[in-house]
Amino acid sequence: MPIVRHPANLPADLVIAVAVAARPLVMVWGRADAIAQAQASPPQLRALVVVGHHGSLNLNQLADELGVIPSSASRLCDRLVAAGLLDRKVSEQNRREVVLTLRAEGQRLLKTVEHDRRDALADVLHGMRPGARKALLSGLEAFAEVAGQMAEQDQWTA
Amino acid sequence: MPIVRHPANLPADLVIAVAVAARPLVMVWGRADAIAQAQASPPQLRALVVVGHHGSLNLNQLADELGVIPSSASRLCDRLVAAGLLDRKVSEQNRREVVLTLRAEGQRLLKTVEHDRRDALADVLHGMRPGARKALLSGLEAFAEVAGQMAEQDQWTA
DNA sequence: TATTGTTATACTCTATAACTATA
DNA sequence: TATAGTTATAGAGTATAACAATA
Repeated sequence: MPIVRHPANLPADLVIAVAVAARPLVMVWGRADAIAQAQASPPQLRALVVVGHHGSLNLNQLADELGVIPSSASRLCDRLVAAGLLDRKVSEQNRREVVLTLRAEGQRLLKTVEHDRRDALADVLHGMRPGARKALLSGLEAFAEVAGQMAEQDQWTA
Repeated sequence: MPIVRHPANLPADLVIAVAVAARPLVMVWGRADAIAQAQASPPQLRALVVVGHHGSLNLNQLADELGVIPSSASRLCDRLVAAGLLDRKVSEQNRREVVLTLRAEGQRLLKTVEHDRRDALADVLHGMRPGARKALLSGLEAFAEVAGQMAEQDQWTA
């Protein structure tokens, strides 16, 4: 069940308006992933993002972050290794663990996705008035700050 | 290759800032889908959204909108019908076609997702200052308008 | 003959359960 | 014995190719 953090109600209209207005942004955001799908499936791409973010991690950590069980993550890694995107080695410290890192090709793919995403966003931003761009950026930043605070809180409570 | 619509360059910093700031919004947006995953897989949910949006369509139309081939869409429908979420009947007008419509259960699921999405957004919006909320909304609406115009253009050019 | 769907087959993603190897 | 991964098996999602039914 969701925790209600702010008892005071917002006008439902505002929430609905934001939900409606946010959809195109979310769609544009997803375009880069659609393009990258030619090189790696969505689950594979998510795994690469997680590994890239950590630099190096073991299989259970990866499975945790992906929200899948280790078995599924192991199979996913099989294919990423076979595709030359991921490196999987036995850990020196603990020979039960594996060390997962990105290969150069995997890093390159992530860069491409990020670049494509910015291109897709820039394509729309170009067509906006400077004032609207400013409003969007400041609004998104405020949203991000609150969402970040809430995520932190959840770490303590969870 | 992406079409460059606005030769004049934006400051790269602005695009990067938007890309960074937009991520939490995209993540919050996706929460509702993660919850709904217990009732229907992501592809199934996407299919339900398309059918719900059209009210009624045939298999090729569904496949087109999902970006999959008819064969895949047919199998997807098999499972949605089996799950009691979708109705598939032979068309009266053209007995080659099928008519896909949502069952009550499918409609209910879509409502739930939409509601959960608004809840997740409202949760963050509550924590924002009124001015920031206004900026976010107006910025998103401006973005949506430009994105919409570009999508229209693409229909003519494609 | 062209259009609309479905079926056969194969590969990816995922979970459950059973297993191996290391600590 | 507990922990870290892998493998066997099975169902979902997808594409390619072959097929059936209708127009």
